[in-house]
Amino acid sequence: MLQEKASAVTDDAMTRVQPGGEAELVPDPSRLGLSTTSGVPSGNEPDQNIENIKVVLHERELWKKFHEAGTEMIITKAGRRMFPSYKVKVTGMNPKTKYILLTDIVPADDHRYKFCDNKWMVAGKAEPAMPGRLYVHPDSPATGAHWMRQLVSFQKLKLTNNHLDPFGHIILNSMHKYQPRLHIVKADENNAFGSKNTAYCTHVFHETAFISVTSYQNHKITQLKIENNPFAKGFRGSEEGDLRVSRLQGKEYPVISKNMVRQRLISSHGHLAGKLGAGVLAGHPQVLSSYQYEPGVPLSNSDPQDPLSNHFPQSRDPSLLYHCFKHRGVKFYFFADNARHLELGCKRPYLETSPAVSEEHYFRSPPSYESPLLSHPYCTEAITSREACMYSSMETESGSGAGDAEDLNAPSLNCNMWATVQPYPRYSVQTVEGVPYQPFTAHFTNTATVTSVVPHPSSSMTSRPQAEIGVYSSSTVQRGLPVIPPTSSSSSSSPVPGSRDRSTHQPLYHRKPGSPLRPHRDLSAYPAQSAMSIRDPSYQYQMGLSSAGTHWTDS
DNA sequence: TCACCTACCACCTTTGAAAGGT
DNA sequence: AACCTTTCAAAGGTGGTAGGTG
Repeated sequence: MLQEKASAVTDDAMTRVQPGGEAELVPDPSRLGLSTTSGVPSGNEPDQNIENIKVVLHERELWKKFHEAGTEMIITKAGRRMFPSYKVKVTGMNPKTKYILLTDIVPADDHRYKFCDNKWMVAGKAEPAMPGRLYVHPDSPATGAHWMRQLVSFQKLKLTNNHLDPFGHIILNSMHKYQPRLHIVKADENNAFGSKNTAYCTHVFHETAFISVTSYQNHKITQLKIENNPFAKGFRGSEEGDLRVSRLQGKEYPVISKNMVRQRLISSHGHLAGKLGAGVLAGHPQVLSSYQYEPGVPLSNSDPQDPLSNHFPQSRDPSLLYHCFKHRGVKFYFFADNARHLELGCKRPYLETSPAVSEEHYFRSPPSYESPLLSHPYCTEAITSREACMYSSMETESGSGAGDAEDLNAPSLNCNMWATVQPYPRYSVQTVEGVPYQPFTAHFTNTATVTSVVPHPSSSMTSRPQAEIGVYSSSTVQRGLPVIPPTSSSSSSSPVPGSRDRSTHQPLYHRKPGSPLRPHRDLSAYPAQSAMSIRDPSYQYQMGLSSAGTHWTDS
């Protein structure tokens, strides 16, 4: 559902559209597995091609403010919303075509951080990636007209550090850096992924990168949250606020005024910025490789000025990675419309599966955890019509066992259950080319059942500076590029020193309900997205079509 | 000892049903 | 009867904090 209601949000969003705010091509064509028999997105109308879709981050300026300070997102066991919330304005869709919008959050690198001396510093190697989950927009699937009518908000997406989370929240590790991504999938006439012409694109807004924490580390971030989040109004400045602060601290006197804090923070921020700019967070060549194994995108943009960007090399304007592609061999099963009326009860406690096969075999076993909980799928009837389930799957193009029909008949999953859904054979996805895919479980807020898969990132893609493009959209890209090579086990990310690589992420984890969390891979074993230097403008924006034979690239 | 996590708190916004008016 | 507006209580989202954990 579009969180933004009539409230002139649409207009507002439109006014916010700006070249720099559009998504950047993501050199990761193999994140979502979508089967397709043709190399070209289906569609009879010219503007129906998914590459024509443009996405602009809403409240980009606010995001930038946070980004400059080093965005932090609280994660709790019960789940915490993101703030700023992830909202986008989409344009360029075919008004009549149905699309599915979903997001996921992938590790930005393979480091663990600590906030020391008022700045974020690498504190070691990242912990195994959490189970990958997708948050499918509640309105999905919906027509392009619907999506373009107003802002598309993912504000109800919640983050948790509970590895056994049964609510479908996105699971993250504390003190790690992450990058949210937006995926737009074109649903076929039956609203089901899996159609041979399904295409999708991925958008990444680097300013939305953040470090997950269980309690705020940077006071500036705390202040920004308080000042901008309506729910934190109670902590806002003013003398009253100061009094509240003191009250909260059990003191009879103001501890410190917000203004004072603000000034102090400003000064400290300057210091921090300087430090960061100096490379406090930078200089982590692993950036490239780190992206390799994450089910995400090659988060590679970094701005030396940005605390978080130090790991997200971005040499250009607040870019966004925009990545469109079609992938063959992978299917997204989406039965939203058809499933809206279906009960989401626990018809299926969990999907049995062989972790070894689905994860290790299909997904190159990214490092992860075996969640004991997964073996005890949470099930509840308390699901709203707005909530649905989405879970990943893989399927060989040959239809390995699970036919579409069968999938279509598969019982819908309770949104509270999907989280525990494990790659079940029938829903599993396989790549025709043998490219490992990274399936995701998703939080599908619609009463729908979705099976998603995320293929390994293709290795080759071309890109170019947004600056040159002005407005980044797939339309600016040409097809016919890189064929996603089976990155599989190959490349160990060998980041290009000093480069702002946009290596693609390797799908890391695939959770199945009922399967315990367990390491899937050796982080170091993840293929690096070639040696492309992100610094090279030509690699700034990559996108493409997978093996389907159609690849998009800048012209 | 320390870094990190959890549960709880008071305050606030959001939401949606109920009541009332047109 | 249908629709719109207003009211209000419940639900849920905040950051702060004390205490717990490893």
